[in-house]
Amino acid sequence: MVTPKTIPQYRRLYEILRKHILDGVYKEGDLLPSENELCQMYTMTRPAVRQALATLSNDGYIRKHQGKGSIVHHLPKEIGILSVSGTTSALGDRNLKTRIVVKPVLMRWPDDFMFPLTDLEKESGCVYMERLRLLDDSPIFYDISFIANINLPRITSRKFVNRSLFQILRDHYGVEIKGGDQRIKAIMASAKISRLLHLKRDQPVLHLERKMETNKPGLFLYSSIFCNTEKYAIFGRF
Amino acid sequence: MVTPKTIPQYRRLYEILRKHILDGVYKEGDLLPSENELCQMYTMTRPAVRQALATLSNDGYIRKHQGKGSIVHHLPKEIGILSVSGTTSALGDRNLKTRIVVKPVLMRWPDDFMFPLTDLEKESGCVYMERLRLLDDSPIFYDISFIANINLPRITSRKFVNRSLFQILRDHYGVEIKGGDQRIKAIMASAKISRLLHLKRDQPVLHLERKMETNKPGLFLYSSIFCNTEKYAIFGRF
DNA sequence: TCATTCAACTTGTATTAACAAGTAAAAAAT
DNA sequence: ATTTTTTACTTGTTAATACAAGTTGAATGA
Repeated sequence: MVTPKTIPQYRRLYEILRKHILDGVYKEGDLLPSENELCQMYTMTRPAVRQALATLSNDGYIRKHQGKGSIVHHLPKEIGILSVSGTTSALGDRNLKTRIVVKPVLMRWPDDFMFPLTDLEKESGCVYMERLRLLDDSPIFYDISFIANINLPRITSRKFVNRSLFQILRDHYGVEIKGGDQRIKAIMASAKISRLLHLKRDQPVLHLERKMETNKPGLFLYSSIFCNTEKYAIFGRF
Repeated sequence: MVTPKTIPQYRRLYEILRKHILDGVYKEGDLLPSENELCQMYTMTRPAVRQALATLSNDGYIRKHQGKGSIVHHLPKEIGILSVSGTTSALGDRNLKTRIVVKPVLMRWPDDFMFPLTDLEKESGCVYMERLRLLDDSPIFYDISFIANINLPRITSRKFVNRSLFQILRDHYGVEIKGGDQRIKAIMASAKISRLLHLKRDQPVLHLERKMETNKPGLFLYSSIFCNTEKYAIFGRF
């Protein structure tokens, strides 16, 4: 278990405001308290408040308007670090499940891996797993993950049910996702993917290849994700 | 013509460093000058330098490492505000063309528009246009754009060849894109799209629906974009 | 009544300062 | 020679302050 360090003030305010927005204390379209008010409320200086608001703005939770204030933006639902938005109905929070298709195993990296690897990564081998993500009991994401086996003792024996991979990495190994790159394509589903995602014949799927950076230098997470976007679309901000 | 205002210092440094990175003065993996060095070089204070670097980091041009410095990240090619990465070869700068399929016309909004519209937008009508984006002489993007006809005099009579829509909006109307939302799906190409993008039979395409916010309150740009992702993938950072 | 001006907000930009924390290489000790 | 410690860097966080610029609504004028 990794002991959490002292978190900076702006981060603390960020988490508070984010939680309030997600909990509906501040609703879409609402005006947040002004920067000066937040300074007083949480006894911090304006640069700290501004950094919290800037991060919220960057993550798409609010939009700032000079002379006006910070307005709460509508918010997408997040699964892992993917956002989805239903094209028909709004989607609740509880109908989200994860099913392990292949439990974490140690293996060599595939020969033609989707991203270039460092020598350290290559010789360390990788932890491999396959998961299926279900929304409303229909499979939406098929996620193949690769992690270099660097400083992750006993990871293959951990229980992944009802806990996200990211959460386990954070809680037990102190690994935080800091960002990453992704490539997106539209492809025809293979037989295996059609079966797993319960697709009709000749249905296209979204294919995401992601490389995620962590706070541990040299440690990356890789994912190859196949999405059924018939009912739900991938949602993004920029 | 809109007169440009005085640009802030951090923005100026951002543009300089960004250009240097794009021009190859600083190459991928290079360490940028330290914050204090940049302060001296451009005679500004550290907060200004830090804001420039933070923006660069946010846009994915650099990655910052505490105790180490700012390292130049690899960079994707940008088309409009879409990034692409070739799956086979690196792609040059010159083989990028835009063809107007439907010249800008004024019309009513479609009845079942992809995003909800305000009353002001509805009664203003919209400027509609269709464009085809070619990479290496093969059509990659088919872009259908909608703009509310608010304070955009004579826009339908402007020449759009060799100039991006965003550039015209910025230069003549002072409109800047500040961010936006997008939905991404994988769909089967319709007959029209197959023809325009020179697709083989039963080939899937990426469909993006975007709503872009501008610096003018109430003015949004909407795009429905169809991408052939066989040779090039959409590239993203997060 | 209507339009204009003004005052009281808001966020944006800039300066200066100090210390904390992470990194890497030189220096010292074993 | 190897390991450990120190030192000199780097970026990260916090503080206090001032003025610029955009927004809004009240006060003022015609």
